[in-house]
Amino acid sequence: MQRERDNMASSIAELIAERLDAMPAGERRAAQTLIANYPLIGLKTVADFSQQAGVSSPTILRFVARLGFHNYPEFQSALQDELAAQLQSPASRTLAPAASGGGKASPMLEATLDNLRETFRHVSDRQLTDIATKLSDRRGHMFLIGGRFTDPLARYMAAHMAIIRPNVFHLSGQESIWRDRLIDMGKHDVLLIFDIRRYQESLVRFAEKAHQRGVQIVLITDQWLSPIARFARHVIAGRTAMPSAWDSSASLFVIAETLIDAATRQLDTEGTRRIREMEELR
Amino acid sequence: MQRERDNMASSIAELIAERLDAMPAGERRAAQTLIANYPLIGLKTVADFSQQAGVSSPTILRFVARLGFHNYPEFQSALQDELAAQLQSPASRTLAPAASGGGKASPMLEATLDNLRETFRHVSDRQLTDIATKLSDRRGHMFLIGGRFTDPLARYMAAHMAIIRPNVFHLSGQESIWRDRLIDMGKHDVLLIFDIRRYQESLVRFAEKAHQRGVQIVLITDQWLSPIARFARHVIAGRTAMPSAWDSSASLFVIAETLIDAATRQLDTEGTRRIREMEELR
DNA sequence: GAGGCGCCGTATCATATGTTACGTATTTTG
DNA sequence: CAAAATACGTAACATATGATACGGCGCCTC
Repeated sequence: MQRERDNMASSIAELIAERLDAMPAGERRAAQTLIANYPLIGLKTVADFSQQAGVSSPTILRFVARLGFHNYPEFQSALQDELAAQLQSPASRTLAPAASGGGKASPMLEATLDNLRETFRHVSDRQLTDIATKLSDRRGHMFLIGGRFTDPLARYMAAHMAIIRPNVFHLSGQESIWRDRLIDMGKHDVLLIFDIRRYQESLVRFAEKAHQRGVQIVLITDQWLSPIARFARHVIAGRTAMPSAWDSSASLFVIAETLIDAATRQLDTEGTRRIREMEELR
Repeated sequence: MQRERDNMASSIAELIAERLDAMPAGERRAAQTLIANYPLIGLKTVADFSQQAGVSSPTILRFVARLGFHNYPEFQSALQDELAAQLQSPASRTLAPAASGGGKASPMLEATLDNLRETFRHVSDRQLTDIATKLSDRRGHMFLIGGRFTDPLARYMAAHMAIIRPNVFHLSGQESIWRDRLIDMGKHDVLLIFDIRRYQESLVRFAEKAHQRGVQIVLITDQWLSPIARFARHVIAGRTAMPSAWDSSASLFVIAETLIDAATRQLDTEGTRRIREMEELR
């Protein structure tokens, strides 16, 4: 069982990452599908593997040959050995392979996970339900808007909400454009705002005017609370601090997805009917 | 793939434990060896299995037949499925639920955390570094685009990248608009694409044409890999499965933030100088 | 633009692998 | 204790599976 790769790579995944650059297109595709479904796809037959990767069988074999294995079964044995080691020491799987450096996983990931846990610790189910109910109210209109970095979150949420209910509008473009839409907003409508520091003056002004017209405001902000909180009916504060030059909006993003899910469940039959109907229109 | 065991046993290990008593001596040895080396010995060949158990091949086959499988490959598939389920949700192994206050946390949150951990388990530091290097190359242009639901992610990333380096363009609007921009793209440029299922034809076509022009493509997709992977120089696959009507893009979002951070670090002094400069302009 | 090189897929081949038939050994039962 | 039934292994068989030879195609070089 001698291998001709005297390499330092401890896992096959690392070995692949190292040599990924030196690979031709087809084999790289094989490598990528293996990584994406690691390692189980490698335990199936060559035919299965090749089909999943969208290349031919010989390409798969050339791929494993390039990794230094003499034949396919030897490659599979190596994968199994690796799996066996993982399964036997459950502790190792937490720190597992990815990080080649100090052994600890990406600090970015860790910080994000912490932020998510901390964010949801402060959000009650009741709160989510209430907001979802408001967002599911098809009688009024729903408007979404965000700040410099968070506007994409508003877009993301709008794209989903527009599918499960009518009258969803994302406010984009020049400030003057959405300011003019205030004329159409009333007490039956809901305005969902994403705003993290540094809070934009224009958004605050907009929120205040909408509030004066009786619009129900849902604010998703950071833990320091945008001044818009003053006018908001519901406020959710996500954690955004990171060991980075930037703040993270990941927790806001997950909140958005959670609200989308909750609203979808509330609309239930009505919502899924719209989804089906819309799919047929495509 | 219907099995004739209408049994309630959820895992094959349980199934074996149930029927262990009713088995003849040889098959019992087979069963015990399988349990002792669960489940890897079952993924090897019948010959390996039989030798390890000290019985003959037919005994192994009779054993799996008794478990209700029609043939050996079907048995192996079942084992692999089980293994896949285990590997995909690392948290589910710890059967101990939420230590804090009796209440169970949001399943949405749990699924998201799992997805994130699993995503980063398949992404190497090396890969992130390589991509960040490419994104930090100020000589060429950087283009970003996304699909129906992922375009906001492209926008989010573009908003940040545009601050730390010049010539960042988010491709939005009509297909014809960004298709025309192909004319400006060359081998020094990089195109970052977000694409999750169901994959859009228009994006694939666009990626192919860009690839033909020598543009370096970075693809951020789901674990089933967009067909664009065929043309991509770098591929990162995030987990998107959720206990919801929708897939989640949260892992893709965090990947985006990680790349932003990595690129920022690489540009370092140059990047922070631009940030300061830009702040002064506001 | 012509020639050379490397990559990749089709088709074919060799064989490892699962499957089955059958005879012997072992246990069970009257 | 005898006879039947079940269990188990040996050996032959069929086929799924990995390996290879070959030709076309695109890409780079000169």
